[in-house]
Amino acid sequence: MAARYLPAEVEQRLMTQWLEASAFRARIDAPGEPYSIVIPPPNVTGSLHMGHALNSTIQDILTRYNHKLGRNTLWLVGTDHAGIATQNKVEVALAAEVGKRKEDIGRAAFEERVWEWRRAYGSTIIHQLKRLGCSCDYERERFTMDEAYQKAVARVFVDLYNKGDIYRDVYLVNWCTRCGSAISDLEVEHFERQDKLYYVRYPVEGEDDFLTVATTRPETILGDTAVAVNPRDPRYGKYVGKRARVPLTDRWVPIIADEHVDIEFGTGALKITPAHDPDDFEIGLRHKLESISVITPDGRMIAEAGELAGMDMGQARDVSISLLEKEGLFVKDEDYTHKVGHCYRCGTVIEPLLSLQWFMNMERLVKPAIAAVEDGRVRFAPERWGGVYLDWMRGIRPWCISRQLWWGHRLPVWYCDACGEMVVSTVEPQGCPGCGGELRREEDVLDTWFSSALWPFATLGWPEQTPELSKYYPTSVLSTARDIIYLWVARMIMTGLEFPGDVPFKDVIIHPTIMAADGRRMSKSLGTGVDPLELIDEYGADATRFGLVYMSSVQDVRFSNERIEMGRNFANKIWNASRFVLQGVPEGARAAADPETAADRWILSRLSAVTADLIRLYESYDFAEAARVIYRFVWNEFCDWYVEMAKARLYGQDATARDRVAGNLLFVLEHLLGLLHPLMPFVTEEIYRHLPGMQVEADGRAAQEAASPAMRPAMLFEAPFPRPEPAWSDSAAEKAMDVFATVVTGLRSTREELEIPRATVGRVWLVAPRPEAAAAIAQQSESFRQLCGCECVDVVGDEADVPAGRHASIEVPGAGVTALLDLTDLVDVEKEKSRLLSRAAKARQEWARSQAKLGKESFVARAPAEVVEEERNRLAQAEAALADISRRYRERVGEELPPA
RNA sequence: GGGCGUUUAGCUCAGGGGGAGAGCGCUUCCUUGACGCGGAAGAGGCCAUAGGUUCAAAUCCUAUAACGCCCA
Repeated sequence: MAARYLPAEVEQRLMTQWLEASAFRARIDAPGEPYSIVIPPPNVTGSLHMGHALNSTIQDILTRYNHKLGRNTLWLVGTDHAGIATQNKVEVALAAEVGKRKEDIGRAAFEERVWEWRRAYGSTIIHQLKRLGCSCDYERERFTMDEAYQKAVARVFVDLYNKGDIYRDVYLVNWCTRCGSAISDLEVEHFERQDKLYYVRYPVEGEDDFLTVATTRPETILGDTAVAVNPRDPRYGKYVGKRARVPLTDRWVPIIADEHVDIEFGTGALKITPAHDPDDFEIGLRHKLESISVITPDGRMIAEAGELAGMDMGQARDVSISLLEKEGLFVKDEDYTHKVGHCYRCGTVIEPLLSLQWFMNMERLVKPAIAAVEDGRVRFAPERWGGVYLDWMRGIRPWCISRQLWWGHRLPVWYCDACGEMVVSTVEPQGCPGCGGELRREEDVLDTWFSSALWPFATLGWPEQTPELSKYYPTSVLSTARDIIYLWVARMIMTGLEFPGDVPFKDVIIHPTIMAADGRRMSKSLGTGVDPLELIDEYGADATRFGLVYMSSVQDVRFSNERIEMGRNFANKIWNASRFVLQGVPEGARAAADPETAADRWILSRLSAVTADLIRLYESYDFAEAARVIYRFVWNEFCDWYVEMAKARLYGQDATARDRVAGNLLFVLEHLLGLLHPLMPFVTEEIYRHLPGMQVEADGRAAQEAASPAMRPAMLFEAPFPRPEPAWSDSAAEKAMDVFATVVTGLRSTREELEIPRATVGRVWLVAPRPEAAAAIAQQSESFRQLCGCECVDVVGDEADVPAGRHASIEVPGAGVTALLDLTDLVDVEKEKSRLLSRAAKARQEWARSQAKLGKESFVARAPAEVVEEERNRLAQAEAALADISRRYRERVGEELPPA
């Protein structure tokens, strides 16, 4: 074994072996209660980012943990066809390679190119998951454009159409002029923008008066079909019911009253353009206003727009203002900051446009999906996200599901141009059922999220009643990012309940968002992103996983390299502790829990407690705390104390003691490898292969030793998760170790303070009225000597029995043990004087605090008895310590301890 | 505008009614037979502010402020 853990070689080799052994393949007939997770399918064009890395680590922890518990696990992996993103990629490639647009080669040829692209590049992210150590069932990889998946999508569409939930209508939609497609409300991102608010006068009919409105979009004036004021606005009541003239035109439109108008905003009067603004559209519906579209789908003014015809929005705005000025109707503009919608895929400003699209009315489907969360069939972790989900679901709006793209699930809809018939069917109809004429298939495809909504069951074979579906549906857990609760989680719950007829998963884990070091979202353009693959290269996959999980506590966490470094150091620590154990134990030693000393009983007691803690923490999805618990145990208990104490016996003369401690060391090591495996699969699996009883073949493959009594599986991945053992629980041993460690630490500290040379072996007497309190030290005297460089000379019941001389004392509060370090000829008086003074100050401070507390009548009367008792003990200890210190001061310094 | 989260050591963060914790950084020391990606000993904090509840508040409540995220 190398002196350092070297992840690069180990990780690649182990992943290859896991995969060659089909270790991660779900075995449908295997015993064990089913446990299944479907991966949130990453975008097929994507590569692993920090969110994937954390999320995949969480899912891998759960999969490995549950697999080791003996459950029948499936972690289903795959990718999402990502309509717009993939189409964009291929369009760019097409332009670069042959200088053509997709329209030049036609739809069929374009689709074929997308499939080629997918075959060539679509598995990048799946390979990256392997680098991270993910135990997905790669043999069951799914894609949302798989043939079977397409059938499921068509079936859902037709069914919802027949039930009346899906319909076609002209409606105001979010239009991306660059993508040339509608997108849903959830795909619009709002960013703040510095703009102007323009004040424009509208002449009022029959009066020599104007109504001044404020607008950010003067270029849409040509589409105005009303002016609106608030009915409670005293300024404008007199105008309601009259008409106003739309500037730049000779059209007269009604002045209406609508509650929606904000009296405080601008002048309190709004121009209403139903064809180009969502709020105006609603007002238009309420007041049965006409809608006039003045913008084309490519984001220009329509041909009928007079001087503005064909202009883009920026130009049209400037020209409108100058025209208004000419007409004398422009009042002023002022700076205005507001939020503007942008396409989440390409960042183009969204243009609300009237358009004939397919919609899904969510009202019927939403009710059971709300109930499922309300009654706990689906639970969110942390719980508060359930509230976020419910709020959104209760205010849900129709969903625009059609996209004007060439890549995706084409709607199963056919039109007859001859008679106007429309056919919605899962199978391609042969001719128009009405007139027998030729049919034309709908050009549009479905929103990618429409197909993703079916992921938990379509991937398992639905609508066929496959064995996978009946075994693994509903899935156990879904882990994802919070910004996807609406886009995806909510829709999966709705379709799951509607189609397979059950919730798609029982628990939803919403993991934290990993922010950049500046506390904001990682941003490619700002260069604040961090690539997890670079972290894996630099620190190793285990370190990356450990660091990410360790830092993931609240809803936003700042990324910090230090945590990953911590993971690397931890992996190295485990590696080296294992190296020590494996190289240090005698030939033929085997793991065995066979406690001999207090240290043995203590480490087993702690091991059992930590095991119980980890089970609880893994089960409750508190992975950050699990990482902390195992880190502290391995480093601060096992390595710092148990391994150090074991050295005395391991290198000692007593062969029996040596064998016993070796057995215990191996036992604890193997046990903790199992505990840690879900978090750090590579380093633990690699160490496992070096355990005695394992043979590592020339190619690095582990084989079980034929005669191994332990009958271990060949892989740690297959080994059962450790169980707590109540019989090991030993509070006396824990207390004894506490005394041992406190005395050792106290002696080290005192030696440092007094600058006692390292080579000097200190002589220590233990004063313990109850000898068993000091037994652990006396019985492990060799460890004691090695750890603090002091010899335990004697244990006495009374300080009077200690030979007279100069001593430094180390008290263990509450344990009834005082260690006296012989200082004869070792120290100068001045150093000891200042040491005693600082200890006296500390004791006095303690005493004063307790005294103040106990002096309060209300505390003694109202605090719980044990709290008061504890405080009295503290006071007594402080008094005793102070008395002790002043006596020693008198003896050694030859003066009275100065008062405080 | 609404919701959520955060504010604790120089930095990044745990903790969550009864004597402040970690990692990194800092100081001093250590080629002790697993590990310098290590070991030992230290220094370092009015737990954002203001009120309240309580015998007791970093912790619970209410406001305020700053920062961030989400939704409209």
